[in-house]
Amino acid sequence: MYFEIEKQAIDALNKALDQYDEEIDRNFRLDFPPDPKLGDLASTIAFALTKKLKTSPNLVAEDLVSKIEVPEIFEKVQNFGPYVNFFIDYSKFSKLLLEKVDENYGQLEKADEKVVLEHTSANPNGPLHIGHVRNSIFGDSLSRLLKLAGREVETQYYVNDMGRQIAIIVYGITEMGLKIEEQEGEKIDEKIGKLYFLANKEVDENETANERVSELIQNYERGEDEDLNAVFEDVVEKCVSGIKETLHRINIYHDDFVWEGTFIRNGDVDALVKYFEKEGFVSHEEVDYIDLTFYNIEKEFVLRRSNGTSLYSTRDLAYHRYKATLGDTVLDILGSDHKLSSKQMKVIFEEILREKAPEVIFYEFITLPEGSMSTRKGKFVSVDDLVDEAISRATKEIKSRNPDLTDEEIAPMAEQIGIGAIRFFIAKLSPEKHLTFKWDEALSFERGCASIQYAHARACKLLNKSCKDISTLTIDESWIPNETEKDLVRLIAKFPQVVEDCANKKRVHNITQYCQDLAGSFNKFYKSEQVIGSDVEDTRLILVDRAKTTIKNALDILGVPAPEKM
RNA sequence: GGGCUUGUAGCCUAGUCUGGAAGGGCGUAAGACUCCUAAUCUUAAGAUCGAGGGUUCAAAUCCCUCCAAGUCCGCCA
Repeated sequence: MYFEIEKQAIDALNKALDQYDEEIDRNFRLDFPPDPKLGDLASTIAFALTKKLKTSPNLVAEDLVSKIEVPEIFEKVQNFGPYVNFFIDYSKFSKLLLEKVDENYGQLEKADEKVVLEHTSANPNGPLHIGHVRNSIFGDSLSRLLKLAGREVETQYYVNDMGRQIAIIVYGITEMGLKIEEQEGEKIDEKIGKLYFLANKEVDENETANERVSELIQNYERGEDEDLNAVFEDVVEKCVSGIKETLHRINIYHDDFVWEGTFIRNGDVDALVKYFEKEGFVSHEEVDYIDLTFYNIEKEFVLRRSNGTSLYSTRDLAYHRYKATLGDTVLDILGSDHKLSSKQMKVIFEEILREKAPEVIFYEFITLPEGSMSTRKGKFVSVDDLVDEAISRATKEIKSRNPDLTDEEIAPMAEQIGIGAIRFFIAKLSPEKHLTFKWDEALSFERGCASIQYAHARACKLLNKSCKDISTLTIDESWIPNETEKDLVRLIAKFPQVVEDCANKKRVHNITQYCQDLAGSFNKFYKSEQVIGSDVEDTRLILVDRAKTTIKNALDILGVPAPEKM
């Protein structure tokens, strides 16, 4: 709705500007004033005009206001010092808005763009931990956001089946006689993590074990030993299945899982290296590498180990070329430790292959108060533990608030609230901030996600209680919204704008702020206005229904469930 | 040593791209359920936007210098 309104305001401003004999840059947009008392849309155009007219900005703004023909949807235009502010006529605007909001509210027009979004892609050498989950939650939320903003999105998980880590696990199985099923842990990925930890210790301390791992890598890459292939594939398959289970618990589903081995087996990696060779980009010392110092990158890009096996980075190049064939934009979510290698990839794509480089969004790490996490050292908090703890805390919380509920009634609610708390907590921070994980901060139920879910549940309860079919109700013609109603209408109206803004910036944390503002506004309305039994009951029920829909759609971007009861 | 990121009330944080009226939340203090669920709401106090300089009518935002924290600089991924 704001799109149309803003356009009308800009048109009116432009018409007023036409009356001056000055050249002004007409490519401007409007802002939201800091306080609703100052209006709904604001322009700073008076500053630009002041420069030409050589008077004070306040006088220019005043003069400008007198020249503006106020469009019908606005009540008035007024200047506050140098700012020219538009006030929406809420008795007209609210009706238009509320009639427009349906279950697809926020869905923007189809954009002609397909995004291939890779996220999570954690090594299948153990369970997902809370360091990885920032990637997953950000990636999944972004994919939901982009879809809502009209893009087509395909999400991929890149499965590292050829890495040294997996070879170490295989060493543990084939040479140390360890069995996955006999390890500690409830889930298969947890057991594999334990096995990895044990095997890794052996490899660290024992030089021949280390050499044996290198041989395993060579043999698997050659791919001729079918028994060995089966062991590798079994480990990876099992670990990925455990990881998937965890992801599903927090509402994350990938469209595709692509194994990196694919690009060895289908010859893409070989072809790529041959191409670099043919074009004269490869230097030879003990290893084959590409010298990037010309592009201001000191670190060389190694193509193959001295024993001839490929490296992650080379296989990754092949993978990214494949992804480029699937869509218009290739987008990766990566930890900031990948910054240098991403820069290398960018240069190789743009300068050597002459192809469009993938777009990358980086995030900083989550560390524990006692230091950074490590699957290798077995030092981490797993996502499964996090989810379990969140659900258990939510259960306790629900019990204390609703002592009458049975365990069967509590369980689904606890899950929705626990998972919401986790996803919201991770999503609300901008990705470039470091985060030290603390249980109490991550799983707080007051003023966090739960209060937003609570607003949704309240709305549901209210609508149920009215026993009316909302779709048959109409807005009262004489209704003039009061301040709390206006505020709620304003926030509902902002939603599509928020979606567009966040999608363009590819940032999801502003959605959490919006959810909080919207829920806050609804709670305020709920507190101060009687709905059932008021003389504008039907109108208010419609408002409640639209607020409910908007909260639900906004939470859905974050993958946070919207409970009907809590 | 070099590169990148971060620094905004006691604490966490938005805003930095695109300069224009410092926004949330926690915590603190005071208050609100005989009335659709108090996981709520109201009010208050709390910020020389890391430091210094520059550009500008205007700087948290742009430029320069410095300080602090994190991170990368593997034939790991």
